[in-house]
Amino acid sequence: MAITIKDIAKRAGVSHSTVSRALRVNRLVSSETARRIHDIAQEMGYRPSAVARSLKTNRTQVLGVIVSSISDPFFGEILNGIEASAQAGGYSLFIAASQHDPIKERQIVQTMMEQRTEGVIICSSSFSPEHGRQLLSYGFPVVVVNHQGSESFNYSIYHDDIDGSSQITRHLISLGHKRIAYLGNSQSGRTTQDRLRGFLDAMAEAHLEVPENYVHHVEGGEPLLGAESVRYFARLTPRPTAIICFNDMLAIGVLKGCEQSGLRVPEDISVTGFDNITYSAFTTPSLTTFDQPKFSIGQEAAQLLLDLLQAEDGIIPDMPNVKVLKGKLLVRGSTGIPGEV
Amino acid sequence: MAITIKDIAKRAGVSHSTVSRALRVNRLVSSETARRIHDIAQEMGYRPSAVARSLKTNRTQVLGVIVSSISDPFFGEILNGIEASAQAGGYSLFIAASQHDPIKERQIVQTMMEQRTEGVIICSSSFSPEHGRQLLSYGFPVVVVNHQGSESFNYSIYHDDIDGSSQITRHLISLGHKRIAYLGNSQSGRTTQDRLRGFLDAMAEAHLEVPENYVHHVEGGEPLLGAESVRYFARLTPRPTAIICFNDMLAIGVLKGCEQSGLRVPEDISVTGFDNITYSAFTTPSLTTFDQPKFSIGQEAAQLLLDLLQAEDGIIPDMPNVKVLKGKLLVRGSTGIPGEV
DNA sequence: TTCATCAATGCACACGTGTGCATAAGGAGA
DNA sequence: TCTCCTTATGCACACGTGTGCATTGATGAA
Repeated sequence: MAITIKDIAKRAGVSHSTVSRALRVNRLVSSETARRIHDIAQEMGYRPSAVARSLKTNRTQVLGVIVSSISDPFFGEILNGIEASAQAGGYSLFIAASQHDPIKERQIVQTMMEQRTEGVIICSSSFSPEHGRQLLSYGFPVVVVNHQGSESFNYSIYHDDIDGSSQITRHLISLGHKRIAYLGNSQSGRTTQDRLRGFLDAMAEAHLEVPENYVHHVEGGEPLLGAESVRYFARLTPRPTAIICFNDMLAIGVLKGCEQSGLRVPEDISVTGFDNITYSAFTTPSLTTFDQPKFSIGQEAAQLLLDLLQAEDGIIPDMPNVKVLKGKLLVRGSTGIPGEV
Repeated sequence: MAITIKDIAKRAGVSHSTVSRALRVNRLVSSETARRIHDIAQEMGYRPSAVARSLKTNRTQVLGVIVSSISDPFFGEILNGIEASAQAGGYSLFIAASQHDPIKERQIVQTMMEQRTEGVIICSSSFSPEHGRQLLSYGFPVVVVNHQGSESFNYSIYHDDIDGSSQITRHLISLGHKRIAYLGNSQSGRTTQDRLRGFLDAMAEAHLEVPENYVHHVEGGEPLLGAESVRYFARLTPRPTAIICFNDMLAIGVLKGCEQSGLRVPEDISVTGFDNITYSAFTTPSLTTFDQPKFSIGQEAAQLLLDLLQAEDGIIPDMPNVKVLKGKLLVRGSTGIPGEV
C-alpha cells in the first residue's frame, strides 16, 4: 500500500491537516515545519493520490481524447499538439480509439463520464451526434477538431478544407488540366464533403465541367483502397488527367495503383494528396499535397478546452466558438503539365 | 454536479447502501427493489464515479502505457493490440509519450504513480533504467515491450529481432550479395543491437566479411535520416550492394536517397526494412521487410500485465517471465540479384 | 406460542485529501 | 496584567462509494 499524508504526519508528530497544508499552500504553516515535512515526504517517497484529491476537489486534471484510430499518422500528429498544450497546463490525457465502431464509441463515452474527465476533444471524423449529445447533456465541455457535426457542438477548431482543396484544384488548372477527378473517403463525412466542395467551386469558377462519374468515394482511408480505385478511374472515357485524393494515404495508394497499371505520374496523370503526412515526401514521385497545420490544430484545440475549463470557474470568456486555421500548398513531383489530350 | 447514489436513494426512499448493493451485487437486495433502483438510475442518467470507487476499492482499472512517440506508426499498431486486450479485460488506458526526453519521462512516471495506474507497459525504446527502477520500487507491475533493459524488469514481451535480421541477411546472401551494410538507429538501444547481431551472425555463418565502416548509425528513425545516409554509403569503396535498415521508416528514406543519387533499386543496390508498417507495401519499389506481429505483441503484453494483476490477489502464477514472438520474412521488390561487381 | 433462521435493509465507518472553524501560543500595545 | 491581534496547528467534516455488523420483519419448525 502506498504511503499517505497520515504516515508522514505520524512521523513528523503533527496532524495530517498540517501535512496537507505544508505540501500545498505553505502560507499557513511555519517555515521550519514545512521544511521538515517536505524532507520526510521526500525521504519516504510520498506521491499524493490523484484519486483522493480528485474526489475532494472535484477536478481530475485529465482531458479525454476520442480518436478514430491511433495508428493513423494524421491523428498522431494532432495528438502531439494536444499533448503539448495539455502538459503545459498540467493536464494528462485519457485517449481512446473508436475504430469507427458505434458500440466502442458508446463504451468510450461512458468510460470518460465515469472517469470524470474534465472535458473532451473529439478527433474522430465519424463520431455519432447521438453520443455527442450524451456528452453535452452531462455537462462536458467538448471541443471538436475538424468540425464534424459542429452544428451540435459549441466549440470547434478546424482547418479550412474548402480553401485548401480549391488551392490544389487551381494549381492543377493552372498547369493546364481540364479533366480532374475526385477520390473521397465516405467514412470522413463532412471533411470529404468540404474538400469536394472546394474542388467543385474552383472548377466552376474556371468554367470547367465535372462529369458525375468523376467523383468517386471509397469506404475508408487505407492506401489499398486508393490503389484499387485506379482501376475505376482508368476505365473512364475520357480518362481524367488528374486525380485529387481526399488525403495522403489514399494518394499513396493511387500512386502505387498507377504504377501497377502502367500509368506514369505525372506524365500520364497527376495525383494530389491532402494533410502532408511524413511519408508524402518520400513517395515516388513525391506527392503534391496540402499542408494542414496538424500540430497547431491539436495545440489550439487543447488550449481552447483549457480556456473553457477556466471560464467555468466564473468568467464567461469572450472568445469565438469556432477557429479556422489555414494551411499551405506544397507542390512536389506528382503534378505536372497534362500529356497530349 | 453529477448525481450520486444518494440522490437515487432519496428518490427511491432507501439508504445509499441499498442502492450501492443493488447496482453491484444484487444478491443482497430484493429483486423488486433492485429493479426499481435500476429504473431510477437509468432515468436520472446515473454514472458511477470511478474516482470514488477507486479510492474505496484501491483499484483504478487503468493501465499506463509509455511510448516514445504517438505518431510513430509502429507503436500505433502495438497500441491497437494493447487496447484490444485491455478493453476485453475491462481496463482503460492512460497513454503518454516520452519523446525521448528524460524530463518528460520523469513527469510521466510521477503522473502514473499519482494516478494510481495499476500497472505499466513500456513501449519506449529509449526508456531510462533509472525511471524503471523508480516504478518497480513503488510496487508497479511492469511489462516491457521489445526487451529494452529487460534485465532490470521481470516481465517482457519481445520479438525475436536476432532471428528476423538473420533471415533477412540470409535472403540477401542467397541472392548472391557479399557486400552488405547495416544502417542502425542509435536511439533504439538494444533493439538495434539485436538486429545488428542477427546480421553479423548470418554473415559470419556464410564466411562473409563486414568492414567496420559498413555499419553506420544515425540518431533517430525519421525517413529523412535514411535519405541522408545514402550519401555516406555511396561514398564507400567498394560500395555495398545491399543495405539492411534498422526499420521501415529509415528504409523508406533510403529508397528516396537512392533515387536522388541515381542508384536504381534493386538493380544497383538492394534495400531492406524491418517491421512491415503499412507504407512499406506502397513504396517504389515495394519494400522487402520483416513482418513483426505488432498487434499480437501489444495484445500479449497487455494480457500478461492483466494476468500479473490477477496474480497479485494471492496466487503466484507459473508463467514464463519472457515471451518471444516470431515474425516472418516478406520478400518484395526492393531486393534482387546484385549487379556486376 | 416461542424460538431459530434467513432475507432485506440501515447504520456507521473507511478510503486519502482538503478546508472552515476553533484553539492555543506568542507578541504588542495600553 | 489585560486585551487584541497574528500565527500555527488540530479537530472534524466532506467528497462518493463499498461493506461489516446490527436490526428488523417474516417464515418455518417445534
